[in-house]
Amino acid sequence: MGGLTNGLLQANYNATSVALFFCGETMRYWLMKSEPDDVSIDDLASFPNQSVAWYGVRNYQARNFMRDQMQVGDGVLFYHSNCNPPGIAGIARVSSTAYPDETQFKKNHKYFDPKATHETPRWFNVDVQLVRKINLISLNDLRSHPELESMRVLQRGNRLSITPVDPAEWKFIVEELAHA
DNA sequence: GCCAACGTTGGC
DNA sequence: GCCAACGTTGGC
Repeated sequence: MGGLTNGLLQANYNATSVALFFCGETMRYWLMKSEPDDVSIDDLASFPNQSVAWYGVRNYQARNFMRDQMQVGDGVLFYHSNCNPPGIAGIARVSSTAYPDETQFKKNHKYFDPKATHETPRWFNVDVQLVRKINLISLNDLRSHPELESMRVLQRGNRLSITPVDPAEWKFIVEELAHA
């Protein structure tokens, strides 16, 4: 069946890949930490559109990932941090490009930044939308897989709240470890 | 609540 | 632009 069809599909796929490559729109993957006391996976599931503005990032590296690299549709590993047990609690997606984080302008808000103005905002966020909740993949689980040993979140001293995830790591986690 | 690791601030 | 002091993160 279908050497020709397969060939055409292959050609089509390659053309698409090339087009995406030259548009710089290759899909990326991210791990994003949230403290469940602040926003948990169940909170996310309860929000309108099951989506949330990822406000409160006050680290330049993490900000730059959102502002400069994230595209709608990017894959997100929703990670519960500063809790017991920590780990990946769900699969999500980037559902907006970056826009100014409103909390930076709100006096008395925890995340108010006196140096930020509407003309020159300092902090940005994207929207993140739930794809599906999964059984928690604990930090200990993640550490037990050699395939994941180079993940940023597993490195000693890691504190960055948003880190890129390798496509191979994403594939392994989503296909082998993530169960509904 | 401890504390190692790391990022930011600000005086010089 | 150095770097000590300070603040924050986040697993444990």
